[in-house]
Formats: sequence, C-alpha cells, structure tokens
Amino acid sequence: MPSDQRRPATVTDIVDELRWRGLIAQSTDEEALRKALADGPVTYYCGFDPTAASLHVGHLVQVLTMRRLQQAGHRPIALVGGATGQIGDPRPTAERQLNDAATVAAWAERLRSQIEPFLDFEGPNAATMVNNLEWTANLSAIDFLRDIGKHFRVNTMLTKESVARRLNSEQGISYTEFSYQLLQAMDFLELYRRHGCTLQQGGSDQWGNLTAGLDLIHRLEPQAEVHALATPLMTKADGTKFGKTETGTLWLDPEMTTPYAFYQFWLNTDDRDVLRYLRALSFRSREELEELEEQTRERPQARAAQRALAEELTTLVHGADQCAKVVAASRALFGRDDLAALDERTLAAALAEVPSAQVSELGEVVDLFVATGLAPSRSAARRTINEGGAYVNNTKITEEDAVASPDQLLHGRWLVLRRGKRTLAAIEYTRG
RNA sequence: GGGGGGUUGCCCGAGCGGCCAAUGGGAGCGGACUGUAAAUCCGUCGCGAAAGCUACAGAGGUUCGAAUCCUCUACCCCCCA
Repeated sequence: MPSDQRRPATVTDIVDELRWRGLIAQSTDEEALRKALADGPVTYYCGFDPTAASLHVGHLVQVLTMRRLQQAGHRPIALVGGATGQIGDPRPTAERQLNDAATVAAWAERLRSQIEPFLDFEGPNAATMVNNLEWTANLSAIDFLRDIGKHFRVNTMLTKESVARRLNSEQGISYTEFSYQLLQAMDFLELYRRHGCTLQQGGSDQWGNLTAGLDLIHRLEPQAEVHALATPLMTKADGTKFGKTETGTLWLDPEMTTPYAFYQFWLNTDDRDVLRYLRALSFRSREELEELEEQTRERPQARAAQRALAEELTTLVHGADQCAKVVAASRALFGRDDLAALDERTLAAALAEVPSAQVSELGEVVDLFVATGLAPSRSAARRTINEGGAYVNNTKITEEDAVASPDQLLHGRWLVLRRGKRTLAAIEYTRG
C-alpha cells in the first residue's frame, strides 16, 4: 500500500488525475469544476441506496472516487438513502419490489458501516455521514408537492433516460419510481443548504438524477455554483455484466462473499480489462501503474497486474491481515507442489479460506462434493467425475463410485477437493 | 365493460394428444490449448445407482395416454369502449 494515502493535496490537478484514471464519464463544465476544486476544499456527496444488505464491487468505483477526492483535500459527505431506498431508482428493465421500512433501515445501517472505513472522519476535511431520511421522514406529501414538485416540469422528467426507457417498456413505470428523481434532487438541495455541498458524484447511470439536483438548486438558490461528476460504468471486454460471477454478485460483506472469493475474482480479471480497472480503482501512483502496464504487455502470463489489483482491493476492503491469508491460501492451494508437503498450519489456514464441510465419516467422493457445495447434487458430482474434472488432493478421480479413505487424509484430517481447474473446497474429518 | 393473444427448464424459444425430461440458441459446467486469462474446438447440462420420481403458471377434468384437449383461477400483452 502506498504510504502517502492521506496526503492533504496532490501536486497533480485532481480533474486531470481523474481523467487519466478514466473516472470521468460526464461532468458539468469541466473547467469550472477544475477551478472550484483547485481553489479550495469542495464539499461533495455521493449517495448509496440500501437496496441490499451489502455494497458490491460495482459500488467500489464510487466509494474509492470519494476517497480519492478526500485525499485531494476535499470534504466528503456519504449519504445513505434511507428514504430513496424505500422508493427505488427506476431500473431500465423492470419495476422494483418495494422493501419494508425496517429492512431498508437495517440495510442502511450496514451500508453506513461499510462505507465508513474508506473515508477519514478526522481532520480539517473530515467526512460526514448522512441519511436522507433526516429531511424526508417528517415531510408531508402536500409540502413535498408544493415545495419541491412545483419546480419540476413533467416534460423534462419524461426525457430522463431511466424514465423514457421504462415508458417504452411493457411494464411502464409506477408513479412511485417516476418520483425518484425529485427525491434525489431534493437531497442535493438539502446538502447544499445544510453543508454547503456543491458537487454531486455518481455513476453515469445517475446522470439524470444528478442534473435534476442541479436544476433544482439553480432554481431555488440562483447564486449557487454547483457541479456534477459522473463516473463511467465499469464494463467487461467480453460484454458480460461487471461484478457478477456464475455464483452471483460479489459483495463487500465477508459473510456474503468470502475474502478468498473476492481476491480470486480480481485475480481472474481478463487481461483486456485489468489495466482499466487498475487505473480506476488502485491508489498506486501513475508511475507505478505505468510500470505495471509495461510488465503486463511484456509478460501477460505473469499476471502482475491482476495480482496487484487483487491484493490492493482485498486489502482495502478486508484489511491487510485477511488479504495476507487469502494470498497465502491461493499460493498454497494453487502451487504446483504436492499438497502433502504443506505443513499442517499452512494447510489448515489455506483451507479455512475456501468452502468446507465437516464429516465424521468419509464416504463416496460424490457425497463429499455435495457436502462442500462443490456440486449441487450427486448426479452433478458424478457428471463432473465422468468429465474428468474432479480431484481429491490434486489426484483425478476416475471412478464415479470412488470412495475416500482415511489414509488419504492430509495430516490425518483434511481432504482438498477440486472441481475443474480452480474451484476448491475442503473436507475436515472429525472422528465421530 | 367487450373482444383477442399469451404464461414451457437459469434466459430466449420450438413443441399443439403417445416417438417429450421435452428441438434449437444463449448462459453455466467439464475437457483440450494456456497463464487459476481470452478466443477456439469438443463434451455436458431436472432428481435418482436403478426401477422410477418430479416437471411445461395454479387447481380440477376428458382420455388407455396430456406440455399438447376442456373448465375455473392468477398474472401479462394487444384491440375496441
């Protein structure tokens, strides 16, 4: 990790920096923004709606861009959408299922604690944490319609991409979701009035909402000079959605996605994507990154860029200790060496990072695969064996009715199961 | 309020009384090649050792036999008012 993470300001212009990192998809007058950011601390905000129990890797761009701006001397406000999360930002595809208030409140708390470690709450440009429920909980529908609604033209609202797409869809859009942009616009207004917030940052899919806020502030606070900055959507070269794997979304919560899985996700990044991701997400200096890019071009098979990315992000999200564990686990389990050669502590520590199951009796290999979740059913496990993709302690299993025996146990206790090239699980044998 | 069309496996989509656990494509999974990458090619793809079981929106019914026919229910779409 770079040691100068908290330097108060950078020599480089922050806008140039963001642009080099590919973090600016769209912004209001870039020169005005550059000047504002150069003139002194700017208070900026970014909102996160509690639509799930955890943030996922897609949110990292926002969280880390906030961190970057704070390191450049600006003052962050992280907003959790206790209110907006109950309404739902219109998704391009379909209407959202509403979650009840208690669920949203619980999720909002979890997001808050997930965001906190990325920002610095001390010092001259300390971060602030807010919840938009603060100014909406006691707002009446009549006041909202009079004070906020009156400043919006439906014609304009209809042209926002998120709304327009839904209007053309079979499902249409509910009045609830249609109103979302007003709520987010009001957030920006409130933060401007309460905290002097003059910049909203968000993903490019939020552009319509960002500009709704700008328009509202321009109308009610004509002297205000406010800005918006949209980061690009992270994309994958193969066209699939970023941040998902076969198993689902990659969450930041270690209970929902293990740190091992998190590390492996980044480690397996496509060569064509890894340099972009590094620029956008890494806090390494431009020089370091350029060096890494050079290495990647010369020796892609070494995957230096993937390793750097995986290690840095795992450290940021799960901490240096946890990162060291999963790196060690990966090295031990993917090493070309004989697993039996690993000492017990190393093996036990490595296996603690992968899915596992405890058994008091070793039976058919097929059942062991099912027990660890490496296969969803006995037939699937058998299929894997027949396809030549099942391994116990790095030895290929060729018979679908193979039985594991105690003498295969590593250190009298462990079996390492593998499906395919890279999916691992552990069996821990406990005498029953 | 009236009339018409639709709901099939993770997704799209064929099937329209037995040959259907259900064509095809995509995704997924495994193999070869590699670098725990991509692309490509090959294989596989409900559960069960098997007998068989469960599945074609839900519930009933007709039939020796239904994803396929009938009735009702739910949801979606379109047209007319």
